[in-house]
Amino acid sequence: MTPESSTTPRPAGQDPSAAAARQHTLRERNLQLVARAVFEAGGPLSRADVSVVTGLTRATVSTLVDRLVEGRLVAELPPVASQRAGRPAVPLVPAARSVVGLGLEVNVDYLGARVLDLTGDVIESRVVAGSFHDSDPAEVLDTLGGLAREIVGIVHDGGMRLAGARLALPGLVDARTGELEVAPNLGWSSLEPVPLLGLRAPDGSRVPVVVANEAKLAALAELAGDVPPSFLYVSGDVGVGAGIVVERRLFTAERGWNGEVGHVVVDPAGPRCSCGAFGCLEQYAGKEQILRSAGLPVDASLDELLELLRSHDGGARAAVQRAGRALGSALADFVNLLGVSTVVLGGIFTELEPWLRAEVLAVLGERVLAAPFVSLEVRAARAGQYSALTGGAREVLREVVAHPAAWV
Amino acid sequence: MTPESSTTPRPAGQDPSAAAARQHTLRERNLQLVARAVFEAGGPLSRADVSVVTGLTRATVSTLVDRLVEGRLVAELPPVASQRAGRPAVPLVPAARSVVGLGLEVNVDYLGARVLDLTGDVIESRVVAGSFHDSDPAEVLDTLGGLAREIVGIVHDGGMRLAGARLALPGLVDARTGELEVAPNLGWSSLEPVPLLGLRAPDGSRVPVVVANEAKLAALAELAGDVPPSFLYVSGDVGVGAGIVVERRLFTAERGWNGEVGHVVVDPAGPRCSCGAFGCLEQYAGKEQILRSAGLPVDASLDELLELLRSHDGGARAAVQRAGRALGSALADFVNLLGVSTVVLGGIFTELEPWLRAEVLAVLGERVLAAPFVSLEVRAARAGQYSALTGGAREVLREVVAHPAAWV
DNA sequence: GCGTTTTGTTGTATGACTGAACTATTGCGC
DNA sequence: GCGCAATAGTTCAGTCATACAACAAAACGC
Repeated sequence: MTPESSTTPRPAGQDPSAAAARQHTLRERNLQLVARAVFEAGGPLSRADVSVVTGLTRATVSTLVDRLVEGRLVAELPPVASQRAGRPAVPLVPAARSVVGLGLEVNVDYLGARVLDLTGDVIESRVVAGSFHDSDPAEVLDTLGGLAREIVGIVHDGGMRLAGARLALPGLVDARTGELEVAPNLGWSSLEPVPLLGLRAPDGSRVPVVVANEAKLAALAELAGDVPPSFLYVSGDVGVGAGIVVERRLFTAERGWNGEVGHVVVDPAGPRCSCGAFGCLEQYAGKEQILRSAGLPVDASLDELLELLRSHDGGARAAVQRAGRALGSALADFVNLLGVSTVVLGGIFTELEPWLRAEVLAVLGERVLAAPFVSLEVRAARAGQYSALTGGAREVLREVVAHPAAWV
Repeated sequence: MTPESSTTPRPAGQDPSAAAARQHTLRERNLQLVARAVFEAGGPLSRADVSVVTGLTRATVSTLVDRLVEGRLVAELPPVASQRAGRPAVPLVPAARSVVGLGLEVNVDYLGARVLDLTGDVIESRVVAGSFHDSDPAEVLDTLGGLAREIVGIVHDGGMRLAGARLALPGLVDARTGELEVAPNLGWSSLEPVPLLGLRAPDGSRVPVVVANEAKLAALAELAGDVPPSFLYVSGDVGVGAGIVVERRLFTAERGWNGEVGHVVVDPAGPRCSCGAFGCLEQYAGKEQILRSAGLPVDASLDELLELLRSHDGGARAAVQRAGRALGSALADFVNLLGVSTVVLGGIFTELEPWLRAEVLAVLGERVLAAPFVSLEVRAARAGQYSALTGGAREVLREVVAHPAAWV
């Protein structure tokens, strides 16, 4: 109620939903609507189908679809006889090999780059194994940048247009500035990774790269399959990370510093953690701890552990059950707080799922307040290996579909 | 990719964001934009101010404002000389005593009803003390319904229009059906509270009542004051509840069964909880446990505890510090998961804040991964007593402002 | 008292959607 | 084989909400 506030109105700006709607806003929104109808459908749709799905008239849909076809976001297939009376429909599908998204990742033991097109097909994929614990960011990111330039060149020569890229990192990333605050397992801190990539399109144009946490992008990769709209994704590796997906969107508050679940209290009387506290989740469900509990060296591979589990090794099974109980305890807290009913196990938890699931579910059943009223689901991730690459590329393409006006 | 999916398109429907945009959608959206500009401003705005804030032209703003004034959502104040050259502006403010929202609440030791208008003023408020532990829902809700009818009659006679109501309950509420699954401290379970209220407007029209969790509505009440757009609200009473506010909106996933934080694991070797598990947060920071630890009877009042604290009673201080450490441990997990940097203490924690805050902050500083990069804030709630009533009424009015087209 | 400044209003133009009529292309019955 | 029914897609006038520009209103100040 200060006099100043009435004399110095500030433009909205910060809130994206607070923008004046004009005629062209209408057009953009309906373009998005039509694009989403085509992209989220299980199969080819005709213009008439799109009209029914969106509620727009066939006339409007026609002009919008024509724009999308012209911009090569949507492709027309040859008309096919429908067994019914009437003029055959022109099937509309996402355009293949037209607009593509790039997923990039630096993780502890590999680098990767992957390109997806709007149909979800993998156009190019490169993964280089290595050991990047306590590595030099400039050097590693330059290597990744080279990898990226290489496959960007290929897709460019193929006549495809690169919409942008996502760089997945195993650490705390500021979603607004793109700065990496800290990545303990890489030994990196306080740096801006994007300039170090040195990524430019072959035609010299800038490639927009957005940095994000690895577990969160992996969570988004699950959306490609049959998954509920809201779920909690928990990824196990040396550390434990999480992504919260609500209505098919990543949950983000403030700077996006969320999903850091590795240091949840499981038992304050438990073993000391590298973070200084006692009994953190990582001390039970982190990769190194599971291996150690199973009687394996900390640098053993996951396959060695799986081998023991399959051969009914008591120590290995006990180690994974211990991890499962700890994970269940942490997940119960999160399910109570968030109210999601599905938990997807990623990272090493994916392959450990057969031996983890029962323990996790048992603890959830005991500790989740809403358990009597909802069926809790715990399942393995289905996006395959290097899912952060897939998730990153998908996220780029999701934005293309959400804002098709920029491409027509 | 089944043939069926292409021959049987289903209308969108479920996703509210997936509705075809037409001309009147534009109008509704811009009406909302203008309404929000007026309602969220710190003081009176002129039509020209609104034009600057929204980005709409003065011409458009004029017609939109005229609609809002005609619908009595916005009021024009007499023009006032601005000390500057030029025609004096007509100040626009939220209309007083025009459209109102009703907040209702059943809690363990009181019933309440409160009416707010668009300016945020309390028009009517009634609170009846009582003891509703293991009470009869039909009887209690009928009493509350009577209270509500009474003050609804008053506002109706005053020429005000009731937009709707929110009923706050201390339990697990299904946000979609409005069913109360369980409210342990009332001894209620599996019931539909709204019909039992028997609430009708004096003119016979139906009053839309939405049921919600008490802590969540209390969290929304904080938005009336100076609070960051995203925060975690934790309310202490017999149980401990929470509300997650992100960008000034309540976070909700699936059925809204979230914020159940009372049974977070603080120490698996801790005391047994009524829920069957060990070392739940409630066993440290629940009202009865704090009182008991402080050497008071479990039915003692909060004032007695505050008395002891103020007189530097060692036992009471130790009890609250113990609660603070447990609360800090649980909150650290949540802050890590959610990435919010502000925690607001509600319920009995509000008045205990001076003795809790240091412990909570200390534990947060130790256990929150992002702590070095962000300033964590822990503060007492500022919405005053019976804040769920205020929050509920506010929420009704927020929807009016978000959809002003229905009122003009 | 008149120019300057700011507010608010009144036209006309533009763009995007609707609705209805129209064309295109098929299957089916006679 | 031909006409009718059915479905897909297009064309065109009508409507509506906004932008843009010119204008009217009401203050200040020298």
